Amino acid sequence: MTPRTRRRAEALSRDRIVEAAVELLDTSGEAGLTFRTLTERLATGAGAIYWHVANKDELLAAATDGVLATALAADAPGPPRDRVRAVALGLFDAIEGHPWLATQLALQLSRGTVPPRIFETIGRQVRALGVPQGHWFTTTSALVSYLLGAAGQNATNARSAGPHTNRDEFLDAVSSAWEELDPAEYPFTRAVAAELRGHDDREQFLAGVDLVLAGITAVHLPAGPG
Amino acid sequence: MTPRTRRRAEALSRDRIVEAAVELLDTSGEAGLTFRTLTERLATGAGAIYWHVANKDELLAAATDGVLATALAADAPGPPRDRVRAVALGLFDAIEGHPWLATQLALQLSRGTVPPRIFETIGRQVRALGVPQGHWFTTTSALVSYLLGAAGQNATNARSAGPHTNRDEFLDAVSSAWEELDPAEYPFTRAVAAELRGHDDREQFLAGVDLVLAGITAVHLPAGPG
DNA sequence: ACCTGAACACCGTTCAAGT
DNA sequence: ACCTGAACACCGTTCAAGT
Repeated sequence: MTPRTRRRAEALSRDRIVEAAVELLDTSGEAGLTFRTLTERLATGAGAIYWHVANKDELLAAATDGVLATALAADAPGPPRDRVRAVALGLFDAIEGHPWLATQLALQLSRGTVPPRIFETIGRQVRALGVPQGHWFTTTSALVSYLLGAAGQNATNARSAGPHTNRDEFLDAVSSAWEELDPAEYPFTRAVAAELRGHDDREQFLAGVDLVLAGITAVHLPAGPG
Repeated sequence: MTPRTRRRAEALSRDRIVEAAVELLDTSGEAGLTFRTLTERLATGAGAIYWHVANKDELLAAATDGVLATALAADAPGPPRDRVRAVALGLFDAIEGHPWLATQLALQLSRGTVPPRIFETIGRQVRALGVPQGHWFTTTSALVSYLLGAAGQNATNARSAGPHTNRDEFLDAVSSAWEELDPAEYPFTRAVAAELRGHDDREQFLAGVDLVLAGITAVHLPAGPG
């Protein structure tokens, strides 16, 4: 009943810690999340955080999983291919809103850990497509690999983009840089530099999804569309 | 002419710094490379290293590029599909020999930077396959996204594997963990857990490459095999 | 059981000073 | 031009002490 700040009144909990971590990551980037800033934000000591969370890696994993959970929750009905595209776009948008997510997903991938939520969500659609059970694992892995790899590549987007984006300037710069590469070493990259200008990341991302889906159809569904 | 240690006799150079960084990463992992250990190894001060290299990020990028250069150098002749597979295996083996490479590639990806060597090498094969020029960029990006995503996933391998690997134990453990997941939340992952036991990462990696190649063929080469 | 906050053992990076 | 190495401003994590 004594007047206090609202912040101090809420009890410390794992959820509240993860929530605060996500806010800090969103607001000030990966460098903005330290035990110092988190401690300050939650008005506690470092030890209090370590009581609820093993270490920073676990905290980052929890933050990633939390954001992913809400991003993948919108599981619209429809044919499997459309649902795969929906997951892909969910991922794309989540990274746009939380640029640090790309790095985190990449780091988890490079440790051999695919976020289970993504694997499960995609896997169900692979099954629904009619891929034979013996190829479920391989097929799902391939699709997830593409999704996470491509999602990572689109992270720059999210970082360089303000509300209405100066994305075009960025693409111009990359394009120009590519055009100045050594013709002897990078002929292909130079040839493709012009294509880069004004392309739509979202479209390209989906085009890649469709490419992998077409491959799955060709290799595992010879009878026709599932 | 005065007797000295061999190490001290060589002049410090960017190349020698990068070489030492790669050695440290190989020997003691990502945590093993610090400016302290590097300084000790090269018998200099920190400032000397900063004279040749802007910062740690640049050093890691240079180490990545160096290892990649030798890994992609074995550019065997043959039909484009085989050469794509060769690049894929080159990447796979490089990560096996340098586990830190997976993390580094993933980090670069999540910053929107595809290592130019990989993009160029794959792009040439995409062109050779007969993909129409308007789709070169998108197609190459998709293939590279898969390669780097999947390569990342296979990093655990390299880390947990001794000379003859206790890989099977590791797969057993993951498989068992998956089988204990909540059936309501992870039915697919549970169903696929058994498939995991005893599977071959290398084979799976290549199967994914073939999946994407099949997709490229289906979408962009309707006339037949390039 | 949960929280405090000072202390510890590190980091990457800088910079005045040397040669 | 290149190198030295102490100093700076940070980290993540621990832990004795409190409630």
